[in-house]
Amino acid sequence: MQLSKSFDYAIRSLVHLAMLPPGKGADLRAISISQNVPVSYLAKVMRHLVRGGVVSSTLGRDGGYSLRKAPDQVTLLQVYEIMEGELRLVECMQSDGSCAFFNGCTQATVWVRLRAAVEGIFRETTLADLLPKGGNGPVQTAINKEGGYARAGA
Amino acid sequence: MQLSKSFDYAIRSLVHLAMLPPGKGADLRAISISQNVPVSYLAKVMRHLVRGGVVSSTLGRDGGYSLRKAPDQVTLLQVYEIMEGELRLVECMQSDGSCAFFNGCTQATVWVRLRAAVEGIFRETTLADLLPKGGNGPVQTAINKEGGYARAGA
DNA sequence: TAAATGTGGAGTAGATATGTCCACATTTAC
DNA sequence: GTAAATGTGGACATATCTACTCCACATTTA
Repeated sequence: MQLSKSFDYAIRSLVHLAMLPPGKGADLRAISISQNVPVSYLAKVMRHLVRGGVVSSTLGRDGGYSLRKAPDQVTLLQVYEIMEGELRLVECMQSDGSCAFFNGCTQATVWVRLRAAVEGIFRETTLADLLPKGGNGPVQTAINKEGGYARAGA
Repeated sequence: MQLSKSFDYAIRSLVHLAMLPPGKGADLRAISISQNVPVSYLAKVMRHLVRGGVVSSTLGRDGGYSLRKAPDQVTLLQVYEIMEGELRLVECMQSDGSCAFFNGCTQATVWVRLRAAVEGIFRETTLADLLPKGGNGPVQTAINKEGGYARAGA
């Protein structure tokens, strides 16, 4: 029961974009460096986010990505569903009837409670909640593999 | 973000044992049939539960498994930890410092909330909560692959 | 002593997650 | 107009995990 790196990368990237001055964007390489994610893999993640409608991309020189919505209009549930599809905690809770058990399945109530709890948190949490406190400070930094600091947009 | 079948199988098997008359047990084959789980795989699951201390096993003819605790003394959290180890939702929340980010990781608060919610539900829910209502009724049944009914202990 | 059980661990097939690569279309700077 | 900088699309590769199988063996009881 673990969240995927893709989902984690997606959120980090979106937060990165949300911290930029309004109207500004960032390109793949900048996001990749600041979030310590392989460029080629991040490209795939960003494509999901573009298709999912939360990010817009511009081609060509000086192109890149920017948020299409205000940070408080993007919930983690949206991001989850873009990256992973419908939130489902057990295979047998699918609608395709793959569960061999009767309505009397005793576990169902727990799975439902669990799903509701997770979905609730995802639905309540927006990118705005993930922005570092204290206003638009400097872009979040990560320690790169050499032990130094990587700056976004370097 | 999905729970494993092992966990699901473990719970079903424990509930099966919990529904038997006190002092009675069930053998692999009986559990396997009633829960529609491959015997050889279930054997592995049960070994986990035995080592985890929630189930006792007896060898030899007429051997089998039985619960070591009252159903309301076995929480889903215990079962989860026996089957899957420590509850962790993201790799980077490990204690081994594999996360490359500073304390300022903005997502950490969400992961903590999420973990707390899941853990809370698992901790509050015991096998007793999963027993079918209406007392010790007949053992839970499943539809087997032939479309008929499988009875526990058949 | 034979049959019925659980034990232990190696092995396997398939799925999924993660990551790489390259040819290509688009845009902008010069 | 051309070259460089970007994102796009998809095939490919790799690693890890899940679910499951199999078999030799120890133990117990009829």
